[in-house]
Amino acid sequence: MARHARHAIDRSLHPACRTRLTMPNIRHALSTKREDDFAAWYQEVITAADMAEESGVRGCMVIKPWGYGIWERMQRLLDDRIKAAGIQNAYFPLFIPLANFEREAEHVEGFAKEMAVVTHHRLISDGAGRLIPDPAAKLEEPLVVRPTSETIIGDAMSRWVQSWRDLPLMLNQWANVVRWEMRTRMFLRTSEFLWQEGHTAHADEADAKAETMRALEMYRAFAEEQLAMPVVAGEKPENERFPGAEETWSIEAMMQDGKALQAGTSHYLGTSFAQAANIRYQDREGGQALAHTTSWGVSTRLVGGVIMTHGDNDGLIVPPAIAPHQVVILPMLRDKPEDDALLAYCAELRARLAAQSTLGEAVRVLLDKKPGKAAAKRWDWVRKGAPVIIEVGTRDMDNGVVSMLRRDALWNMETGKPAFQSPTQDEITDSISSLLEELQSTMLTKAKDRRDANITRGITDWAQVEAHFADSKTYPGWVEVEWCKPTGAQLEAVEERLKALKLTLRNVSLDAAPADGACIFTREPAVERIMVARAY
RNA sequence: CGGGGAGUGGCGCAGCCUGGUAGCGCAUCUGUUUUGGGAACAGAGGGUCGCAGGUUCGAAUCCUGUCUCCCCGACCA
Repeated sequence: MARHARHAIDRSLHPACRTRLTMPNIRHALSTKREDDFAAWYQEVITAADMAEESGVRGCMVIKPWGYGIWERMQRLLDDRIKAAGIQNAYFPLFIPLANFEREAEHVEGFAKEMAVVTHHRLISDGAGRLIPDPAAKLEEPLVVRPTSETIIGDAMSRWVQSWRDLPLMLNQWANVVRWEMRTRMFLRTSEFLWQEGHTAHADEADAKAETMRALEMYRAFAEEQLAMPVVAGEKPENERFPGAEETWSIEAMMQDGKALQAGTSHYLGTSFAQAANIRYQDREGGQALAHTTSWGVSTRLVGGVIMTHGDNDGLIVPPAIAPHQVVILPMLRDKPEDDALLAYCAELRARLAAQSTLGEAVRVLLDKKPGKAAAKRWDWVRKGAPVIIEVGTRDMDNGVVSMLRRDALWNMETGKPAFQSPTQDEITDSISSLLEELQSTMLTKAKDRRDANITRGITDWAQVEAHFADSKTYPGWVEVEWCKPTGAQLEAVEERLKALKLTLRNVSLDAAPADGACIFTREPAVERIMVARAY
């Protein structure tokens, strides 16, 4: 992890870390400190928490069980929300005929540069021990590995929609997609990634827009309630719109280095995709009408967002709602006869805890019987971010207690040692539900406080923005500014000015106050307030 | 895609300049002693040095190409 020396991070974003400088020497579980080199720290968390690794194929990662388990939890929880909204899961092909992309000019414009294309269907030996695509097996029409599925789902919709009675048609698929990105980062931007994409067709604009907003709100609630990741939900400016969309909405999360991460998007596509795919229906009057469509998605990028929202210098902290194991029990085994009694005690504890429920589900408890010293295994689970770690030795057993650590409050700041608590088995059984719920809400509160403290409002002229972001080595959060929502060349000029400060337009928050001043870029009367930030 | 850096046992690195068929720390395995807070000691196993060519009697080391990763930039849903 020592290949690089990069951004010094503004310490003001890490009050806890600054405090620790005056505290006893703590031997953290990671070698890279979050406040010293955020990019290197991020990578070390992924490795140390055993979440994923490079695959050797450009931009593609192997997601290991702990990382995938977190994604599976996200899938389960979000899938419940999707189904509760009356949307049905389906599955569409990985390969999309090239011609599909030729029907919507603006759409292909946005994706053409980064598509993987299949051109052959057979390999032959070149006679020198290598395999090459068989020239005789060239596809008549190349197939594109889906970067997103609007076009192919639109095809299906055009077949499935005949009458106004068929609408709305609301579908979702869990799938992998491929976008040939120039620069990749594990979880945040990979060539192949896993996601869910919702696609809906509606009879009219109002219904489609309502669905666009429903999906946005679903993501906001999911991010905050289950990922404990506060977000700003709002509309993206024109230049950040999905290719071909009429409106693009996003949830934006603030990472611990103050940069923004677009964590989910919801698009109102108007009738342009319906036009391209010919999604028409016969209305009540017997006439033909174009459907209005939407699409919305979140991806494995959310895992990266959770890391950068909750991780610390000891590794990941997984919010209980998405933790594959919420409680890990580590028996202090000694290869001696009393191990059996200890294991029995731990098994009983596991069963009692697992019989409890929290956050609407049974408590997920792992009894980690892997051979090895409990103290060594403890640090593995600290790095992985299991919310509650319980160690049990024979002395605990004899006293009917356990030794418990809260991952979000790991250290005793006075001694510099892990902050063990010793509840009785009854006490921990009775309190595990509320403990995990408290951990979940504490994590959200902490993240929300940090976000709110790092959004600056009230900046009225450009010089203040420049001063705010003057030091390119720090990320002083986001600023919300008033603007006149320029378009075309005027918007491009705004982008250029922002680019000089490595800034981007994020979104116009649904919660933003109405504009009442002048545009910070043009001095014309402002029409709304937009979030400006450095971004991933 | 442009600029820079890097690929050597599972992880982190040294060796490369000045070619002579690999070494360190952690991890792993075995044994002994320990045992309530990330154990100690001893021994052992594991790598043809990203890949492919080339130069050479001989290549981790020199040359060419290529792939992958990291940083900056461009790009980005």
